[in-house]
Amino acid sequence: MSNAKDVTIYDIAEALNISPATVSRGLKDHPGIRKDTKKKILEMARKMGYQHNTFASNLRRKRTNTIGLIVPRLNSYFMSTVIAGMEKVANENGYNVIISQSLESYKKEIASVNTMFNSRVDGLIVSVAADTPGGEHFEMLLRKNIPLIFFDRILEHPGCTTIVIDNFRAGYDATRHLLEQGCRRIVHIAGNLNRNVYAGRLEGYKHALQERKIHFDPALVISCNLSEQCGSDVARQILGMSPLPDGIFGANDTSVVACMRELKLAGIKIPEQIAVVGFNNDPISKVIEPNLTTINYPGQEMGEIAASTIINKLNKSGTSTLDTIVLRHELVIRKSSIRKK
Amino acid sequence: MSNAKDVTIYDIAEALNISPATVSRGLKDHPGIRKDTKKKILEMARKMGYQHNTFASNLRRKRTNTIGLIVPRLNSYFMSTVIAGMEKVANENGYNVIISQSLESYKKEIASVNTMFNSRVDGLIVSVAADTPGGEHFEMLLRKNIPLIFFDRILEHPGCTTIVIDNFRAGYDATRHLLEQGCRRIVHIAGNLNRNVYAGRLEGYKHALQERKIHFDPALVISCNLSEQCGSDVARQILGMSPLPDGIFGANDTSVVACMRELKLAGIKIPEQIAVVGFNNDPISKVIEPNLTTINYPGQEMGEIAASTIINKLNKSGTSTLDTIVLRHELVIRKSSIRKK
DNA sequence: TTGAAAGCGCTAACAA
DNA sequence: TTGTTAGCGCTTTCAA
Repeated sequence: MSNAKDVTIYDIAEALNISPATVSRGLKDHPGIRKDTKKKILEMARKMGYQHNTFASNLRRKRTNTIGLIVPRLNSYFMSTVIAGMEKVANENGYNVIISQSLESYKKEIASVNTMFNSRVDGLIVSVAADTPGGEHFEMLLRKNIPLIFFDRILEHPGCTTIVIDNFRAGYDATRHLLEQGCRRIVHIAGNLNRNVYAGRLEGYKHALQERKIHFDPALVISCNLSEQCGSDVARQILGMSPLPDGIFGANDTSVVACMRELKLAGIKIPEQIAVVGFNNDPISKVIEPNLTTINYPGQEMGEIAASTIINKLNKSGTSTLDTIVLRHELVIRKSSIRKK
Repeated sequence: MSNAKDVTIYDIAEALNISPATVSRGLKDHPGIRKDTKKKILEMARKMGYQHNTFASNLRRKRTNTIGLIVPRLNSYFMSTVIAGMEKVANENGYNVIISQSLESYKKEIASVNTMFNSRVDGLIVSVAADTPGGEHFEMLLRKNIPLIFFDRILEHPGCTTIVIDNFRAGYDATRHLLEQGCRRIVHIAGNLNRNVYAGRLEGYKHALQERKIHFDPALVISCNLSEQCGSDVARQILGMSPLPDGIFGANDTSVVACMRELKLAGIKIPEQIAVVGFNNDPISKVIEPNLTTINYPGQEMGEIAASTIINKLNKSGTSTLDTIVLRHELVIRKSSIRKK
């Protein structure tokens, strides 16, 4: 598309009557180049409007200093904080991050992996789509020894570090809290149970019930895509239940908030009739009334750790023993779940 | 990082006893290549684990099929919808989008422009950071005839198409609505007034007042970064005003919602004592109580139009006459502002 | 401290 | 329909 021809290191070399090799060195922090030569080169480069050609450089070096990131969606607070953390660490270490969303589709995820692979990312960080059945589409990376890291929604894949919270424990904590508030019939809004995060939260829920010798009723577990729409749908289902449940634990805040709205419209008192706990500590949890009890979960930190882990692998290039990194979570108790003093 | 050597078109050519050029053609939809030759090539490529080398290709073609996108932040609903629209159109046309956030910092914006420029994006789409003073850092793109498009937070730059809504009119609509509800002392929470979007909304606000012969009181305009924090701060300022204002029009929903929360805590009745209008139609506006009246604003469409406009420029490569595209907005009236039947 | 030269993998003009 | 060939711009090895 460009009209004006690009200025290359050859042009600079010619103008300065030195060799392209020297120019190349001068443009970098190459050791063993005279200070004034370097200065001369830098000046001329600016003067001539030189623009580094990343492609030529990457082609030659077989390295891109780029980390790929594939996530289901960009539109959550959690994901923004993850990305912020990743970019921070990556940039500090001279890496760029290229981002792609799978929009929860396995097909798009495959396409993204291919694009990233063809763009020769040095490493790839992934949180998988809802319907991704397995990890075959990542095989090509591993065959080339390109480090692959999963976070949050992970796949068990030999040789890949994974970064998660203890979803089982978090689900347990949330449910136990509801039980302590006197709930006995707790609806669980679950995500796709093929995903570790949602399966873990459900297991934690079950375990808490079991601990209190409360019968697990599969009819109280509603699995959906955790969208707003789904939250509203769940609310309607709940309103049709008899007796009504006395608690709700949802696997994300978005759906829970939508559900609460609908229940409130129907005249249900929260937390008196139904106590509610969400997941994610999305800003929305402090807006809904009553404010939502939820699980807080360190997005920024997850991003930072993912980035630094992959950069470590890139530098050391030795096989690290680190396999699973578990970050802490915490139950943030707000009014939506408090029934006892 | 890769251990196993990459398979190239030469390897395929050798294995098949044909020329690399033919392989290159076979891998694409090149007209004038025999069907069975193509099939043979594709098969061998798969069998050998061939991976297209984007760098070599880009270097050779001097074209990347990549569109750069620089935005202040990724963490808003509006931005997610914009990006979704852009990626949709871009992908349909064989382009990739690479995304970068300026985090509202001019310095980071410059760095992003440079990175994108060095990555030889075919075109660049930008919504500028809060403190960007001017457009000099985009000059290099224009000098190379790389199409540049601004959306939402634009800069007036000759030769750049801009995509906006009529912020003046939207500000006017919002304010006029409050006036019609009987408000007379309306606080305006404004963003950085160097940005067209916020300046326009403020002007619209002023114009609506003037139309009703209401004196414009600069003390009622509070300019800030429109964060949650800022919304809370504004609430405290408002609580110190005497007499209290009877309306609030804020330039985004985030700050307005935070402000409402604080006011409610202080016992202010909304909309009875203070009627409130926000901007963006963020999902949060339907969660806060009372639900927030706000300006709806077509993010997805803005993204789609931005992408298709830039792709058009890329293809036609003729100078288009389109200069400014204005999308419609609408006032979504909810309970936070209704005082009259 | 600098230079010469080869080659990263691909594409396209031209020729056959 | 296919092949030959040059070269995109850069980095790096080896030599000076």
